[in-house]
Amino acid sequence: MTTINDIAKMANVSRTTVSRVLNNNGYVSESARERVMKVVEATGYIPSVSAKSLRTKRSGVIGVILPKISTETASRVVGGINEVVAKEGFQILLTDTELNHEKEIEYIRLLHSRHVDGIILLATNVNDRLLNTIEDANLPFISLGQELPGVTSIVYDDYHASRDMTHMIIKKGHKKIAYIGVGEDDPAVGVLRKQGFIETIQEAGLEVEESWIRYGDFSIESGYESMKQIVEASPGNLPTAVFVVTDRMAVGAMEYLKEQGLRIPQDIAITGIGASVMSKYVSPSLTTIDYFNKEAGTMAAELLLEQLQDKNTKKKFLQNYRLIERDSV
Amino acid sequence: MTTINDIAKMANVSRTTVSRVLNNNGYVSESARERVMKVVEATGYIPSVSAKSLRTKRSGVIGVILPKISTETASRVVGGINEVVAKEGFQILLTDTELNHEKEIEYIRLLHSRHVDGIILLATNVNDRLLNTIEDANLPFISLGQELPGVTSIVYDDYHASRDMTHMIIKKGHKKIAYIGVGEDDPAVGVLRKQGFIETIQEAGLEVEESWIRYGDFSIESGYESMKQIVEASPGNLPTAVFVVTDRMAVGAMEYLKEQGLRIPQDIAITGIGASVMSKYVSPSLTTIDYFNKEAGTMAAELLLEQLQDKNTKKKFLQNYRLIERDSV
DNA sequence: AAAGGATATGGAATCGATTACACACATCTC
DNA sequence: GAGATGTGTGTAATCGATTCCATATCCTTT
Repeated sequence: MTTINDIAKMANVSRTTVSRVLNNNGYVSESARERVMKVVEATGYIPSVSAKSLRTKRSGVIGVILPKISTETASRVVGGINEVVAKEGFQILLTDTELNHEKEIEYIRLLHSRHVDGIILLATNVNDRLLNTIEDANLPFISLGQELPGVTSIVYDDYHASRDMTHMIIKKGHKKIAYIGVGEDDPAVGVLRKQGFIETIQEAGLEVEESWIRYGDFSIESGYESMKQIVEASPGNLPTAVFVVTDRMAVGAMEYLKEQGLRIPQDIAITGIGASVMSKYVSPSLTTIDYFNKEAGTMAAELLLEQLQDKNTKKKFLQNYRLIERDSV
Repeated sequence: MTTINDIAKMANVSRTTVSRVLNNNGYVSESARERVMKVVEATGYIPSVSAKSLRTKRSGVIGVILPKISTETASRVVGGINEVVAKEGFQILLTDTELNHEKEIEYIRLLHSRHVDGIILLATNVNDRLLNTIEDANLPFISLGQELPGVTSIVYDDYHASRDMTHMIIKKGHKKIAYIGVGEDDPAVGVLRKQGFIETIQEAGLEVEESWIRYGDFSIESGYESMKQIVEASPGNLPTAVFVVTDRMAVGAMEYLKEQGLRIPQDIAITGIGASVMSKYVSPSLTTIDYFNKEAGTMAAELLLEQLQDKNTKKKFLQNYRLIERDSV
């Protein structure tokens, strides 16, 4: 490995001067600058980031904590983040909690010790230890997808999105509407989406049948299972529409209905949330809500970069959404 | 930030001893160990990775270079990699070349300067400067998806997969088969898959109509466009099957056919490659080839970890595949 | 012509860890 | 009981950069 000392010797200057040239910083004569640059190019020298970061406390790395790495949402968000930060010369250090809440905390501390310049967390829950850890890290920090008090948060408008969707279903004349959701330890997907659904239903004077409320785990299979349970629980009295909180589970539910020879949407209508690529190409195409994940990612990155300059933009941002009406309702 | 010196003072030992305790290395008395651990836990101290990595030349980070971050293939592979390396306490530093060949080289050097312990490259092309850069970096290195001479490579068996698929199409009685591919600067997807297709066709004594060979850019839309061009080029004499080199483009092609009222597979059969989630849920479900991307990722990670210990496993590994026959043929 | 500022350069401290080496003491071996 | 060996601890060098401070020219300005 060639170091700054090698470069200095070869260019016949002190390493101070080399550093000045490379960082464009302080007075350097034109001749010295040229000599240094020539040597740098000839050797392909790149400064050691560890040394630099040890000295400056900045690393040019943004930590990103994901609940699950290989999902469409995650990859869109990361794509958006990367687009912004790469332009500024930052890299992304990825960590995956595998939906383990404890690991969110662990990774924040780990990323901190790695001197990352900032952290973007795709949170799935909120608790005091998490908040304390964030506080301790004292780093530019963005939460995406959940609102964390005292932390700049970008949240999807789950409540209103759910309301709009439910409203649309009701307007189409449906009165018997089932629900497939996820566990309520997820404040956004589990609680807010359900709340939007339930409240809209009740405001319309409709009942929510207990056996028509099921919970999955985000997987396609769990959507299939939940749908099966709903159908089997009510022979002769099926719902005419199903509100599903994610596209994947909705696709699973559709599979089951198709297998049973039930027509979508004539016999049972179905809706998802998330605007997965797939939603457009299943048949019938799935009515869903686009949360603009990639844009949320770019926004998170931009806010983080802002915080890197002055640390005073603690706010909550509501990401907007779009109801995509297709053929499944 | 608390440092090793703070811990040393608080535990009433030298920082050497603290280091020994933390790295489990050298002689330390039980009483000293306990005192140090108590202070470490109380303060939540984590050693500075920059300092450590400056000294040891290892960072606990694996660099991953992707052609495009937000694709299903990429996210599966990264998921597989992460699963393996996370267990060993490594993190992933992600970079995205946006299909820019020059950036592959740039990022290898950048990752090197960051003292990553190894690199996994999802290469899209092969050239001498790339090989030289890899040589210079002198790091544990895995190429995934393309064979790089002198570098441990995991490659999908594109040639035989294509042959199998083409064979299957022919066996179903098709004689007029169109092809939708990608540019030939991609040795794997562009060249090998095409070669497998063409050679199998010719061995079967069939002709390959010039106007039935089209190229897209991996996007769904380009599949749609290519299909459109093929259909419009041959009014009254359509192919009866289309071999498409990726699922996404195949889905685009299907969209066009469906729009035109052409039935799949009765009027025109269609195949993809990649086993995207979507392929299973479009209608008709798409016949495709599963390359086990996630497993390729875990394998890449395992080979990298092996190389981290002894650097002598330069080999080529052929990832196996599985033809999934569904309803589109 | 002296003072002050701008330009150019280098010496040396510093960041926070690891580790070679030295030293002290206890125990064991012949 | 002398030397070898094992255990425990600390001092100081080191990794490769940045940056404060000192020093030396060279120009202006009054």
